[in-house]
Amino acid sequence: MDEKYFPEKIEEQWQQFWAETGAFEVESDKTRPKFYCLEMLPYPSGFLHMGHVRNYAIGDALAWQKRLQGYNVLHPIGWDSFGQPAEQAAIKRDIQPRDWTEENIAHMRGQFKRLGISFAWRREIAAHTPAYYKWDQWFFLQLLAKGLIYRKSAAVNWCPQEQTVLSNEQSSGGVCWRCGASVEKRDLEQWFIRTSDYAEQLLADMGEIEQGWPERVLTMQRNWIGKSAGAFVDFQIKDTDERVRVFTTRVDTIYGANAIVVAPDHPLLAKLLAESALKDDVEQFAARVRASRAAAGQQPGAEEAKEGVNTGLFAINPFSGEQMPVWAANYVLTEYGTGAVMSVPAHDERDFEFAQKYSLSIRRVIERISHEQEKIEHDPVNQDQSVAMPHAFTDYGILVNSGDWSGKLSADAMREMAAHAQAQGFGEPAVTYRLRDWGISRQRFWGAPIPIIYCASCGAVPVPEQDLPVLLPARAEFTGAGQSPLAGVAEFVNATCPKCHEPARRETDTMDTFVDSSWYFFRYCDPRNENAPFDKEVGAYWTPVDQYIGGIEHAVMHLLYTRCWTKMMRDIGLVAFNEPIKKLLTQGMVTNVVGETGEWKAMSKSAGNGVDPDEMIGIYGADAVRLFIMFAAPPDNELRWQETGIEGAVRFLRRVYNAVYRWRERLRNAPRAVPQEFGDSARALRRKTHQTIARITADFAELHFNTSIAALMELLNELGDAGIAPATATTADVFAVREALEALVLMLAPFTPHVAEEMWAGLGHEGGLLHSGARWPQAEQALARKEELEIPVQINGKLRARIRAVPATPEADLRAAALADDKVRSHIAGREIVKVIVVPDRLVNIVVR
RNA sequence: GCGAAAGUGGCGUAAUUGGCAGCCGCGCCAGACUUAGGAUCUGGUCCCGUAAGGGGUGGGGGUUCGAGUCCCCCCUUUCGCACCA
Repeated sequence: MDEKYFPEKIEEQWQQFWAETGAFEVESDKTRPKFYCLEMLPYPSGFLHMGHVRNYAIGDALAWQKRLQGYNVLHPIGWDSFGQPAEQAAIKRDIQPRDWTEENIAHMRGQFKRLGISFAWRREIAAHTPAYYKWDQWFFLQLLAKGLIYRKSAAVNWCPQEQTVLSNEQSSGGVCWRCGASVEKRDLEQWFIRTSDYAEQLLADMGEIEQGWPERVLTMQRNWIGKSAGAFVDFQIKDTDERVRVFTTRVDTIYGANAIVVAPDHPLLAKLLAESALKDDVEQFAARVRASRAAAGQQPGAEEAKEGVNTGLFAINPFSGEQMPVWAANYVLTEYGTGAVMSVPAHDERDFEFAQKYSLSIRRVIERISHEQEKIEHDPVNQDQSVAMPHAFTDYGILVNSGDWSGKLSADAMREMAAHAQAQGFGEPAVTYRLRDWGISRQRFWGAPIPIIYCASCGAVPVPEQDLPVLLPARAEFTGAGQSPLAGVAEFVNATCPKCHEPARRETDTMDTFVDSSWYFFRYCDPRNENAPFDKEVGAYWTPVDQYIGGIEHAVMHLLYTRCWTKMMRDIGLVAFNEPIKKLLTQGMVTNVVGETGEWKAMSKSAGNGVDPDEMIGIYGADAVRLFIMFAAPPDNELRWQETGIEGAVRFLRRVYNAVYRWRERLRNAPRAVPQEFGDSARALRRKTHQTIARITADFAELHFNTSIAALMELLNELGDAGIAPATATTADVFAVREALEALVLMLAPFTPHVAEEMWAGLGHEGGLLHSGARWPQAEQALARKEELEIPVQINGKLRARIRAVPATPEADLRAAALADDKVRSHIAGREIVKVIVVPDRLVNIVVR
């Protein structure tokens, strides 16, 4: 330990020590309790920005604390699994995959090292992307055999910029999740995973994780899954054998239906209008709607005016036998429900708007009733049936004008009418979801190739397991022609059918990289396994993940996929639980002002408001940067980057370091036995020490790192205020000081591991924090307890005095002491005491009149 | 429009969950040591007031002995969803 604090020197020295001693390698001892901590992969584009630093600093703090608490900690890094190998980067075109050049990877390794993040380095994962692809492909085959993967032709989301298909989740809001381009629809034959089969479980199992996940994320997932209960009803098309199926949540309003409205591209139209004079009208309308959607660029908030066209067809209401026109309209969505609705203008705002525009009839079929009195309320305003009644009284209506169903309560009618439809064979009760199957085919030149061979006579044949992995070719040209770049590589495409051994074509699409990320952290438990994605027992020890940390941006992509994937792994017998992640922390963005605009935006290369962590580390040291980033705000808050604050972190570290340096000679030979007697200031210091330990231990469990650091600062201030000096300290004083300093250093280690190691050595310990028997300090309640309390005394709720009392003073004594206080007496003189409230150890409130 | 969360000093934040509002830090002010200070140390710093005292957690009402915290109405901000039938 030097007289002065030199961060660069200290940090370099301990980083080397950790590397040499393998300090963070994962132990094989499976009898110890485990802690699996993981950060979401950083999407590196060759450099880490402050958002990443925050992400990893949080994870490292937890990992350090758990190590000191005796846990077997897995805190891996293996980012290479997410991207494509470096040589692929060399052929990149205007569309950038991750910048996986050797140079960038080396740079990132350097950044992690300079930050001193305590990963278990999983080089074997990093180096073997092909091995990882093998297991992606293995999963593909397993799920295919289970019927959980299938191929179909469908209108899929297409990013014109990146020339690839995207899943619904990746094109949320109509824009590509990576490049922000507006997506288009294309009809393509693609591979899908049956995520919608798991919709109900994905909802139900939220109960298992709601304690550990932010409510916000669960809400977003719930909305995305979009469960909605109601009924299907089939309407016969007049003079044909065709039926059109609608979905409704309000089957009780069916007698109010005045039309069937279908999406402009509803398949029924093409089928039934072939001969019709109106065919062209409808087709033109459909084309216009498509064009206006594309032009609008899916701008959020841009709700189009309702527009439709009469198809000339008629549908028959299976309940009433009534005929009604069939319209095509732009407000009915192909992708939700059945793409067709029954229009009930009296009880639905959208249908009302539409009916008004095209002068369709409006009929009320629900009367408002008073919920309490259960009787019909005649509301004169709404007697006029041409006035729309918004469908606001979901359960509290009573049916009118509804044939035999009139007089029933809505809630009963909904249930009974759906059952009736089912019994009569023209419908059924139904639950629909917005969540749809996950399309995983991508036309990219990275990601695991889909292990399928197309044979003219045998069809789509899975690649036999022993032939895995199917590897990407070394080079592929990005053609921009809307095909996978792999399609142009003859030696890749040309294959032999595994069944009939005739020449065949290989599938040229690759899997969405979200497939990798759905299970990568399972592989980290057992990265060298050559017989399975991971060993079941090893997986059972390490997973589920105890703490996952990352940004909110994956709330409905990665985090939904990985939950679903885990359920599929359960169903093929790999894991025995439902949920892969026990606790999730969505850390806030690190923002910075963009140029002159005064706008706070996430730091990024493109916005030009990034702060280079390397530069900060160069000026202040990694410890100070990490300490500041953890101290400045709670982890889930947005963190507005203001550099001035770092100085405070440096000052604090210097003060701790100086304190250890000042005391280190005196501590060297001092006895470790607990002295019999302590002076006042030593007792006060010990009290603060143990209070601090208790507080920080609790804060860590809640991830309140900012308050933990504030508490450490308080403890250091207390040490300064205690008035104990090395030259004059008694043996007992020295004991108390050592206790305080050791606690301080140990609890600082999760935030500032380098200087903590240095100070731990300065306190006379050899071998580093993890190998010198260091343990997270234990709070002793008896020592933390105050000897004397200051009890506030209020009069009519206003603070008037304070009295001193020992803890656990009986109520009567507190009351007497309060009433005897001079200040209190002068305030209550001549007034009547109505009541005295005494909260033991807390407060006295005297109510006077 | 619908849904969720949040509004506390000049700033980032804290408050044992209904009990002394503002911990800790930044910034600022004053002082000490200095040839010097963008170093360090000490003290101060919610507002009004010389003081006694009074006011104060977006605004208004309520419950309570007591409200930043609970309830109702409004305002603002952020986030999510957005014709979901």
